[in-house]
Amino acid sequence: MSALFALLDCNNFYVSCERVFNPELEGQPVVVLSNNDGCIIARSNEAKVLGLRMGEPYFRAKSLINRNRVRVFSSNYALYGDMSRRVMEEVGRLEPEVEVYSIDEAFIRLPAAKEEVLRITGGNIRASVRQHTGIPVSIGFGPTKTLAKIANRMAKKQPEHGGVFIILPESDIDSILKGVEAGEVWGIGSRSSRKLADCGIFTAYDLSRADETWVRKHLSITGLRTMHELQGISCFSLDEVPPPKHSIACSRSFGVLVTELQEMHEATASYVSRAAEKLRAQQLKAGCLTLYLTTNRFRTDQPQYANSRTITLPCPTADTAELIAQSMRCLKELFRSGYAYQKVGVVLCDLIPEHIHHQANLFIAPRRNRDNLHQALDRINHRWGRDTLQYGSAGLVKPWHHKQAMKSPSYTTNWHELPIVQAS
DNA sequence: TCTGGGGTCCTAGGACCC
DNA sequence: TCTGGGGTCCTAGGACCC
Repeated sequence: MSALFALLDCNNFYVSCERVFNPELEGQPVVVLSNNDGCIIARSNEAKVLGLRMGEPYFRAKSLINRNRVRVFSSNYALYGDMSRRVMEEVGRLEPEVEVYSIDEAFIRLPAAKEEVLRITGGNIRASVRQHTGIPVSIGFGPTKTLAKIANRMAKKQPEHGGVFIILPESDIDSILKGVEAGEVWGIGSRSSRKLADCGIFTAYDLSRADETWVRKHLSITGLRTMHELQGISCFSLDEVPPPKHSIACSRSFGVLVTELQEMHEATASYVSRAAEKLRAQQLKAGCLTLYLTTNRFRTDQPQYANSRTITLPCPTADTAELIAQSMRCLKELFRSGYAYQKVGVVLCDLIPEHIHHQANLFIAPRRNRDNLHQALDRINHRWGRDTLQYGSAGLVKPWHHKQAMKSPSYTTNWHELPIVQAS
């Protein structure tokens, strides 16, 4: 018998994380904002009903939010990341073959089984994750990842199924696909769905029956794979071990527009430090560095400028000081005065494992080894909180720092922010 | 006034080589 | 007036995901 996939997806994940430690929020409309309190990126069901849209700018939704007393939170990635780890740990305890697909989703591979058995399996996973983490999840089963995704949508959209929806090879897949818009299919984004609509392909069913040559030509090989997956032919396998990263990035929009080079310096050094920290956490070194900056594209009343610069590093490195120095060279070339900048970002690429010996550079004297310094730095910041120790160039006051006006405590990752329970 | 961040993959086209 | 062909590698841009 062929294998089967399940997709487990946390319901309104960021909102659910907030609710675990703040039960008052149950039944209330709740939204979570993106970095810099910019857009709505998570909504409780009550908030969805009010008409608050995903990705909507906060300032535009504000009146609707205030009128309906919607509870608003800045994003708290320390909390969500830790809750995600707990959910995935629990799933891993229950099922042997798991791929952590995103912060709130996991694919599971299971041997084929009867519907009744799968319903029990799904119910057990849901109950167990809920009990051990407090997070509600939905589970969709399907013969391929794409169909499991669709099953998951059904589980969420149709509460009568109790959070579990099952598609089997013998199910009436066609009639299910007829009820799914092409643009809702995993891998079909807005551009492709527009292209499909132009050719009379509106539903997942239409796509599953489309002309292969046309799909290959206009939607590339990935679109063709999606089409096959809808037909029940599995093209995407389970990746239990995450593939090594090709790049590591860090960027933030500023809380206020920045015009001074000095402040750009600080922000750049800050983000480079963060990227280097991520690099070391994954035991990698970077061979090249890209710095980019941009003005606020929505402020059409102001002069616009965006640019980037990529440099190959003399030697692959994870040394913060070295990376800051190189990024400053880029910034010097990129920065033009007279603009109000909204964002600066750094991308580290050409990543290699740190233990690989690289070709030494004949023309550059070997640097003093600062590995121990960075090990100590990382340990201290891990123990006592981010930026307990930082390079001076990252600045202390940070007037450009992004907004986070409504952040909940980091209940599970900071000793000073533990939840307090009072008996009465 | 206020509009996120971090990733991946695919393709076309140009540069370059023999 | 005529001006190859085939292959590889790199990059920018597009599209997608959560």
